[in-house]
Amino acid sequence: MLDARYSFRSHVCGDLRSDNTEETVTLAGWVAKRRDHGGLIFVDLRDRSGVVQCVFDPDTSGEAFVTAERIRPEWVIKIEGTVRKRPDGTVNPGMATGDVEVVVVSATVLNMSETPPFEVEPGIDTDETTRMRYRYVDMRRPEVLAAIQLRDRVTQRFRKSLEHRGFLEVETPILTKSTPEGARDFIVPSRMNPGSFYALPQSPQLFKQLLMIGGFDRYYQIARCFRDEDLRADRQPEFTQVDIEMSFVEQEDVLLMMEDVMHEVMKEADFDLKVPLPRLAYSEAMDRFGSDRPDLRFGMELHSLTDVFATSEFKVFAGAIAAGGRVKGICARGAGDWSRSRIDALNQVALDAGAKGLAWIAFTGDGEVKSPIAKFLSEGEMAGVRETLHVQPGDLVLMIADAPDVTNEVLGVLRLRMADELELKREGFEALWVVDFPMFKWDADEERWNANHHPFTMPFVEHIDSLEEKPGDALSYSYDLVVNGLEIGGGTLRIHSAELQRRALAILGISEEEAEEKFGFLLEALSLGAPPHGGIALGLDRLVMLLAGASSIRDVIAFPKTSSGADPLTGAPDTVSQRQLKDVHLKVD
RNA sequence: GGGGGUGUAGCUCAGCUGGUUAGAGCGCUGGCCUGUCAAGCCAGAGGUCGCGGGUUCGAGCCCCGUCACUCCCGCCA
Repeated sequence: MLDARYSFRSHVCGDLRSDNTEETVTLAGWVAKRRDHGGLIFVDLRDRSGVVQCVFDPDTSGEAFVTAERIRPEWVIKIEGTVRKRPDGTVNPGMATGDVEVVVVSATVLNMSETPPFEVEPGIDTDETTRMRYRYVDMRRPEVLAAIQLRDRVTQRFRKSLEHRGFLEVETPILTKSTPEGARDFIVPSRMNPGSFYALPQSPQLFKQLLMIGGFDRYYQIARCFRDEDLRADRQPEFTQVDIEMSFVEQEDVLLMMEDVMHEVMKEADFDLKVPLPRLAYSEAMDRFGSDRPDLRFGMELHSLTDVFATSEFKVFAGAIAAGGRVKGICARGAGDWSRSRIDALNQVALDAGAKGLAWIAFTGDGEVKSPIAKFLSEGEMAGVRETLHVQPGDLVLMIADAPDVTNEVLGVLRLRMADELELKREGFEALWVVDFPMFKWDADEERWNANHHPFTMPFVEHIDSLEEKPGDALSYSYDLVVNGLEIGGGTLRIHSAELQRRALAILGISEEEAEEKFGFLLEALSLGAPPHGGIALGLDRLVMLLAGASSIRDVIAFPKTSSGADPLTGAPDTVSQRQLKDVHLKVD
């Protein structure tokens, strides 16, 4: 809480209540509003704590009144006056300080202000670029202040919760080494080492392993991370992770610790997170929800219809099944009477998501069945669909027949789309763990295996022997924390054996030389007494965005960047002088 | 890299089928006003219609290009 200590104020604006009646106060802040009645002037004075009405009456102080006639919105002023209860009939119940007002005895202009580029008040709809360019004005508005304050509370709660559990906060380097794979690095030229570059960390990844090897046992950091990739509503080139790592743990230890901490953190948003959270294997998440970050605020799960259509005469389904594919469907309750054009729009969604087409059956509220494919389906098949998907009149069945992963992913997209259209998402937060991710995934374009989480993930013990033989079958100790369909965090148990780490890198197609060059320091460290360890990293911006109900992480970052990575306030990025380039041995076209 | 949307006064927007001097609300400036809190009333100022080119007798509106913002796909181990 803001208070008046260590300042020339006696109180802060938002704290004044009827208890303060008769007190002489000194306040300072910004002029939020000025209502000039000619012979009486009201000024709403604002600081971080809130707003209080100040009354300038020439009968009290002619000098102050003259000052009040000059002042304008966003001027910075100091006032001295007396708190009094507002006269009968003038109380403002919409204001925290609405029972009282300050009768001003003297007023000082601390600084004038140009007319602000937009009005400083709640609910404005000003273009974001303008708000960013004048972010220091924008942040005087209550929504921005509230978001940043929530972020502060969440951050502090993480610190407290983790400190109470024995975690040490340790800072890791910002100027570090580029590593292959992952996102594009931001790079920084080295003046003292011509032609060499630092990279900004994509996450503290390797350092947290080194801290475990160093015996710190439990580490955390509110860590800034940098990734030079295209932006999104939930992605900025620099963002913040709550990075956590623990020694001598199994996966379950990390999950339980995180659940306890998250329970405490979510309280800052007045939410009682029920723990333990549900756990869903990656394969089950894909099978039931068509997503590795399922939104559990609504049902509409995917169901297999492969058995129903196993002997179908309908060539599209039969062909897909014969080719090793699956037929699956979802049942959208209450969309059975949708217009043809509205359903056709869904077909386009399916095509965009990678399907060859969308099969649908509309069961109207009147008991009719409408479907372009009905004539190809037997009575038994139709009955199978009704039974499997628990169809009722008024439902719309959407079906996809394709390779198993395509079928799941497309239906996953349709499921989300229908939930939005039908407004099915429940209020509140629905969190879960998605666990047991495959160790590797096949990159068809580059014809090689990629790490699913990262190259340091520990495979299941029972899959270690067959790692090279069947990389695609190996599962790993990895887990994502998913809230409302957003990936809030993810982590893994780490490989702590140099030998196993070499094998994992080899499967990823990283040569021994490259492994030595890029990760030699890690391999060396792993050979010098590395304890079993694992951890997790949470996306702080995304979490706060979620808790704040914001639609972009820009809303919870004090000075965000535009979608081209620019900062309209400072003008970054910008050119530098020839001298600066020369110093770092760079030439620019 | 690709697709969609937006760009007109300080802010938010309207501007019809291409037609005379581009409008509104808020804000701003000045005046009046002693109980307002979205104060009220009166008057006023304020425009490179993102930018460049083209079509046309005539372009805010049509065409081409370009820039910025924004959403999505790719990308983000």
